[in-house]
Amino acid sequence: MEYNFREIEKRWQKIWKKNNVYKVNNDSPKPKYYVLDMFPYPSGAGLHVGHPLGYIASDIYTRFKRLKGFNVLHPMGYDAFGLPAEQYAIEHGIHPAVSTEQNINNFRRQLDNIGFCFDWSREIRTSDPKYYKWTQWIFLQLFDSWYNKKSQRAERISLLVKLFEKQGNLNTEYPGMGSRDNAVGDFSAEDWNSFDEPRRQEILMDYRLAYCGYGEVNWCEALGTVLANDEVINGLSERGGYPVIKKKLRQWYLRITDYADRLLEGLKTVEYSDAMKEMQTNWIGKSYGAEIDFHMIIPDDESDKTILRVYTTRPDTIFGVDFMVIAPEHELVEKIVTPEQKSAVDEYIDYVKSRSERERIAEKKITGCFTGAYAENPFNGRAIPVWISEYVLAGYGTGAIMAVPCGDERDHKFAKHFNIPITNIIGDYYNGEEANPTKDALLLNSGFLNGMLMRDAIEVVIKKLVDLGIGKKKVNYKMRDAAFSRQRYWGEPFPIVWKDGIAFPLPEDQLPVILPPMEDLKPGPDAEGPLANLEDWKHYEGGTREVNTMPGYAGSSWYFLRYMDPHNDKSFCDRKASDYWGQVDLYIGGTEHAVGHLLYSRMWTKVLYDLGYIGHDEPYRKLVNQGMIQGSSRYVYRFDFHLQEHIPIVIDFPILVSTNLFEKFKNDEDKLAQIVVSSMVQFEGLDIKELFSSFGFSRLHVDVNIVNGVELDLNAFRNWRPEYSNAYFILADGSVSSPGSSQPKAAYICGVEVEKMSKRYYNVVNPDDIVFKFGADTFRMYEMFLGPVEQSKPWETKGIEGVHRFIKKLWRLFYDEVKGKCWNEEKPNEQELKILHRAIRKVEEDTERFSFNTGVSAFMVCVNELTEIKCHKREILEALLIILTPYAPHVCEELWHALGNTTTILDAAFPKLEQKYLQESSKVYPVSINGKLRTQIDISLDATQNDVEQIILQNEIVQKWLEGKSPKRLIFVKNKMINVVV
RNA sequence: GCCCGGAUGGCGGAAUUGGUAGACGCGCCAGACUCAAAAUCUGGUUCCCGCAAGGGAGUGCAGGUUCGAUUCCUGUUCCGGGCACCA
Repeated sequence: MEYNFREIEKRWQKIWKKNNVYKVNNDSPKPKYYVLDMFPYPSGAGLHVGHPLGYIASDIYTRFKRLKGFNVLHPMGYDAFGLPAEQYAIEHGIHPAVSTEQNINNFRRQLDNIGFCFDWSREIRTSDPKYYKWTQWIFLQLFDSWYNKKSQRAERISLLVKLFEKQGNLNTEYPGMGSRDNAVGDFSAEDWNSFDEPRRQEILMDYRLAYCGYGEVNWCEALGTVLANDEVINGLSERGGYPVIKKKLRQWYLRITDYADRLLEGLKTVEYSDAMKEMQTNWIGKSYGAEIDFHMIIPDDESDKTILRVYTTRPDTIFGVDFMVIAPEHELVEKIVTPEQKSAVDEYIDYVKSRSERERIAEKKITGCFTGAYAENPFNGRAIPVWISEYVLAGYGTGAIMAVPCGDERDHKFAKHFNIPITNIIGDYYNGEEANPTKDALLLNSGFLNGMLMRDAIEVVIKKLVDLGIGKKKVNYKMRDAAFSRQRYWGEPFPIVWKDGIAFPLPEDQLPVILPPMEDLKPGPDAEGPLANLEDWKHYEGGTREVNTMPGYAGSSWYFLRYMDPHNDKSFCDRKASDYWGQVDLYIGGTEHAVGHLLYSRMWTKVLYDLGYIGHDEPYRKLVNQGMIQGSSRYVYRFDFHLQEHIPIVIDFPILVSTNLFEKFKNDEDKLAQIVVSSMVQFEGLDIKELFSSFGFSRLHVDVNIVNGVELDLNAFRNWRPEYSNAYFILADGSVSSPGSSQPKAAYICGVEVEKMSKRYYNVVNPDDIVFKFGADTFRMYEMFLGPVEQSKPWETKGIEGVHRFIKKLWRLFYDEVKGKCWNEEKPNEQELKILHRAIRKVEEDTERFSFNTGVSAFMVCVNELTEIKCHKREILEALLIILTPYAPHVCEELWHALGNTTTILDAAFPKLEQKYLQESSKVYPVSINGKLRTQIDISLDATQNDVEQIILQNEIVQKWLEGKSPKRLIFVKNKMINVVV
């Protein structure tokens, strides 16, 4: 009987579906385990072989955990709102709802092909009103909350109002109530009670975790919307690569900055990779320093108390301050600039305004302008010139710095460029050429700090500043509040109605605010979204609805909770359900969400925890980042001649050079129009790229699907590119394949390059094709076999044969080609058990530690060995199937039932298997001599600890030891002694 | 520029706490079956010398620690990723 994977896989997929084999319940005596994949955005391109990598890993782990007796939640859904669908709609006239539905269906079909064990009864789509009702609801909770810095958690706005009524915002008991940096001032209870409603609402808005405010936003003209910081890369939009400019707009924000500390603290409690933790840490960008007030020296007016406040992480260098720099946008500029410098400063500000974000980042020029003003160093009275420069950012710290050229590279370059004298406060640590940011120097020229170690001086200076009332400790963050509104259609509408400039939340019973149907998605007036065009919808109960929509990350910030209780229409997730499932135990996805989705969802989780809706404040206990599968592109190389007749010619490159065919063809003007060459082989040490540029070759992507390994299918190529149908191909051996000729003897070797897998490189491999050709089990195992899950690697279809052969080999342990069934009921012998035990133990370890590639190898070894000794014993084979089933579920299920089992293999008693086999297989005794030796020796199954000791004692070296030449340590590997330490 | 991570055969990659480097697969070579091919199976395959037995070298490069280093330390080169005027 042959291994008919197509029939087997389809059949079992159907049975699993029919019997709800993968449905998961919220109550079970088993321990719970939650495995989650980052749900996909259903793009129109469908899945390529790279996408399922993480899903396969999580699927294997899910099945493995289930075998081990866990109740495992493993759901899937779609991140269905977002920009691309809307862009697509504008370009092709297909409504986002329609294209999204189509794309989802296609995704689902592709996913089903691979045999995943998702519990589809829990599927969610963020664009489903039943789902986004709760996204809107959570938004309202954020809107109705503020961050209490005293209790370090979110509290209700109603509590804040009570506090304001009683004590205003000045109460030191509640430091978090103090005035916000950029808006409301301080007020007393009396003040508060005298404020009118709009004023009160304005103040409250400044405390809400989801708030509306004016701010500089990343505006992308081409996309017609605002983008969050993590959606902008080098001044260009992440999606589409369009220019992004800063623009002041009224926007919704999430006050994620208030959670900065807890987001940092939380990282200590979770298992993310170091790289991931670092990315988040850097993004949050916490720095410890001090704010220092410098008095401005205004020559004409001795009484002037104008203060320049700077932020620095190095207050210890205060005697090394040679100039001040403030941001060109800084409000003080106008006030302090001297009449003589006024025109120069204005000119400079105009120049800065003319520069786009992108230009500024691309070319870091040293620019700046002296304001004519001076500030006074509080410790030695020195007059310090105040400059403006674009290298100081208005949005960070106080928008002003004290520049210490000997200790900061940027300040140093600035000082050199503008010939500002440099004070050296670190002696030999400063060489006059380069700044030295050390903290280990002893301070010089530093007044009362002289002789002090810099790192110690920091605290001393701060204390002095506090005593003098001109400075204090200050912590700063790079992270900004997250822009939360988009001027777009295809997203969640805000449950907000504006009346007289006040935002009113809609009551819960009016949720969801359904996204109204719309045909023409053109932007509304005044940079508002398409919804602004819907007059009827917009006007609502005497006010106007918020017409922006929420960003793509809104729905994905809490979806892991909805899976726990997906059909609940009373609550976003019943507390019982979230208490049962708790944290996601294992979250798998790419690194691209490091500072977007992952941070936002962590924040939302913390808020929901603070408000008492869930019982944990970190969503993901462990995070694994799967690598990207890149495409392996194939090229042919082409050379163009300008001749009368245009007959393309394709040449194998090394032959071209080595036989001077090039010269020959070049002069053969009757025949040639184009030459296309191939191969990446080096010639005479010259890199192929140099050769090409010197000859004027160009290269052309070839569809990887018409290339076998690196050999081009010439006829397929001619069909694929009709303009080459008349091409002459010059092959690896120098022979020419002309248009009519049928069977070329030599191959045409393509060039190879690893690139992103993408349609435009013709290197996309569709999992459907692979599954059709080799089956889902082979596909799954091969993806794992490619290498560590975390690692990026190019896809090579070639190697899949090996894995396919393995499964066929496994099949032959059960079925003989001629005789059919060939398993028997004989008792396994020691050798057979040993082979099995090794495999079980290895695979178990490997699966547990996510090393699926070595796990697959262990199966291969096991099957090879069983084949070699012709072991067809049922007891062995059955055990093997159980541990293999997470990797290759279809074929295992088939064979499992063939052996006469009636339950599905996932419900088979793995713990029993464990008991029966693993304990025996763990008879590998650690050997310890003088308590030092850690190596293990692998002795036969029946051996006891005593036997092991006997073996050691019989060893010649040990004999010598007993004779008195006592070695310190004996080193064994397997049964062989390999080293003696005397 | 700063911060992480990596470098092992022709290729993808093994080697779990320092202990026989190269598991497993691809590719390649040889053989079996076949009129032949494909498929399948068997054997070989780090490099160098040697018919062989055998010998020598070997985990980017240069050192160090150790009885012993792919693994630990120092320096260095290259590659990948992240951040990028954050004071």
